[in-house]
Amino acid sequence: MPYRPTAKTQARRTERRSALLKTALAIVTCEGFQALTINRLAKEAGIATGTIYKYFESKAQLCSEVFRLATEKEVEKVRAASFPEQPAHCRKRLANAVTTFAERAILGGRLAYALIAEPVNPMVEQERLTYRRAYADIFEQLIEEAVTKKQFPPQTAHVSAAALVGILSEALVAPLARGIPITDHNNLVKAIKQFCLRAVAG
Amino acid sequence: MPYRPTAKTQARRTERRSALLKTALAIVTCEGFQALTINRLAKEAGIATGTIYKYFESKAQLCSEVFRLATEKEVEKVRAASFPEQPAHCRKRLANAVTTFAERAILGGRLAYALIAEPVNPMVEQERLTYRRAYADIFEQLIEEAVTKKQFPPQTAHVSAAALVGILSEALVAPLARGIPITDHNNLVKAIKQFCLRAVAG
DNA sequence: TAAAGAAATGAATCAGGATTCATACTTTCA
DNA sequence: TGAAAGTATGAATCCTGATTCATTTCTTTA
Repeated sequence: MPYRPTAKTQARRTERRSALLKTALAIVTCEGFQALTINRLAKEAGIATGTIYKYFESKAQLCSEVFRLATEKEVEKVRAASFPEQPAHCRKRLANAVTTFAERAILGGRLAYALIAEPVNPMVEQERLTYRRAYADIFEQLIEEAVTKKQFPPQTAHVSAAALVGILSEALVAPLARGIPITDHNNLVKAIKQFCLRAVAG
Repeated sequence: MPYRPTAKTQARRTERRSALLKTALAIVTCEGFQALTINRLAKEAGIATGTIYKYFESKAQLCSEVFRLATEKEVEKVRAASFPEQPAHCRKRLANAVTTFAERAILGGRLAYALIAEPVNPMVEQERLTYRRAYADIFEQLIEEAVTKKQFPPQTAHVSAAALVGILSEALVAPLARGIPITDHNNLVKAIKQFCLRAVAG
């Protein structure tokens, strides 16, 4: 009974899968989810259309994974800024978290737009929800801690957290969506930071 | 040379067009843009598929008009709250504007979600951009006035305005998008209002 | 090397809607 | 009333991509 998958083939399989994800992410980074089709991905990866389906259940699943791949690192950075090793005043931590998000989004450019605002099909939208939720959870935890410590004024933490996500999305991406390039990064980030601090930390 | 359209037929035409819009809006209100198809609209309106195209260039145009129809009144209400007949302190005006938006969105329910957050095709997304922009413009004008009058602290008005739009969208619609019905209207609106006032009016 | 299971191939198929168009019906007015 | 022009019909067509699957190509092991 010859041939069963071996470590070597398994490895190749795994590798190819992540190569596919990387290629897909590259497409999304340059041209958004709208440009990510199975045919295009296959062509760019140099394999046949049908082969994609050996690696991914469906396009929906592929998109979700691409979204997560693009997102995980970002969320981690914001979490790290919000809950640093070194103890710090909550106000400072919030400022860092917001700045981290904003600066990375601006550097990300087209990708940030794809993740935050590009019109996408429902399955990707679902993933986006999860992503926003991840940020909101971080902010909520931070705000609750700060309110308990009397560092922030009393407020409804989950509303404030959602609001912060909204602020960041809209203030950063509205210009991108309108095709206005962000020219003055520093001032924009500063304005957003100040707004968030006033809103949450009083 | 018999028959040219007459006032009567013109009137019927106009009437039927707006009836179509109303029917389309009803569909969107109940089930979102995703449910608005030409076939369905035709069936509900009791006319043939092709006839729709006698009244609307394309589905894109139809959607845009539906969006506008749903939106115009809302924007007007917020504008009226922001710039009332009776002079009022800017803080109060902002509070009213925000409350107006929030309460109407909550009452709107499914429609609010469709207008603010439902995944839609690019043409509707374009209209949505215009809609957000309309709110942002109102807020921006109000904030600028308030800053000039020293009623609000100095800030970058257009960033604050975009941020307000973001807050309202996310704080109101994030729960809806997750399918969580909003149970405690009053507290939610209050929390949002307080957040906005802290953020903008200090 | 041969047999057998795994993987890859890519043209064909499917799906969901928008859009078209040849045909039939209405309205106007001489 | 009948010819001319406008309007409505809805089945057929088109479009865009995702998804399938019969066939071919690899890999492995006896």
